[in-house]
Amino acid sequence: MPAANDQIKNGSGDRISEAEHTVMEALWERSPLTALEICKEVCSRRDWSLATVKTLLSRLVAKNAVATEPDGRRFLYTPLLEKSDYTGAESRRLVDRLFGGRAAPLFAQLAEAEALTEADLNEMEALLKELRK
Amino acid sequence: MPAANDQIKNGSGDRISEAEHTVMEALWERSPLTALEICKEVCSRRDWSLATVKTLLSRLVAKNAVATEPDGRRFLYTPLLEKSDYTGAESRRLVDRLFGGRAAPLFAQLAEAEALTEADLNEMEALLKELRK
DNA sequence: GCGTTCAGTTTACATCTGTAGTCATAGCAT
DNA sequence: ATGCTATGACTACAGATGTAAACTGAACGC
Repeated sequence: MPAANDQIKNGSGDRISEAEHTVMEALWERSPLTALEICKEVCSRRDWSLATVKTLLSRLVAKNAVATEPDGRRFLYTPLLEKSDYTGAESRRLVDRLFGGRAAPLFAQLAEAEALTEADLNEMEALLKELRK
Repeated sequence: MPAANDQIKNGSGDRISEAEHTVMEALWERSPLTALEICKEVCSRRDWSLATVKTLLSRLVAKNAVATEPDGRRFLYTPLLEKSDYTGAESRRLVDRLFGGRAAPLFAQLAEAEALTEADLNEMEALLKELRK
């Protein structure tokens, strides 16, 4: 195989931490945004200062998870990492780590913890039917 | 309410880290075990030294996740935190954090990532039927 | 009894994370 | 032109985590 693909998978090198994920959520919701705008979205909810958001943004840029585009003196931030890629990878990690890669036990677990709503059941039923087509 | 219950929930105070979880797995598999026995189980798989296992065990004891019982000069370790409690809490955390507490999108995600085996589908179908009884 | 050895305890240390303050600088207003 | 101000970059720092070596005390062999 060519050596070219020891590039880290899917464009994002490192893992996104929990705090960083909060920032990503804001950007997935709407983008591009400035640091201040992001702060407006998340600072109160998480009780953060603007400085914190700035730090998290730098780290996300370093991790190649968001792109910057200059806009006058400031930056506009856009997500590079896609939400579904992130949630997919995280979900998978959990299933692998806790349930040996099997999804059914996870489902059982959530059922036991009463974490499944009626709506969940309906949607999952539909999904199952769909997958079985 | 009496002040007695500001004891941290469910007996386990702090979170269990990923490395610590590996040790817990060994103990959930079979217990009680000595540190050396645990190392036999996990050291090669994770490329750890015995010292590392010892450290993780101390931390788990500090976190009240495992109990020690003296056995001559050494200790026998037994899990205090139950596996289902751990997997339940972790699963829930993920669902809350990534999918706003809804389980259905998680399964959609796993389906999309082709992380659902035929067996998973069967089991989940059965479970759904059961929950719907 | 006395040293060797084994096993838990202490200490170590680099990295990651959460959280934020300080610095420098480029525009903007006057 | 010049100082104010907004904004990214750099610095800080405590706590968690991963990983492990050094220390210490007790049990076991002889």
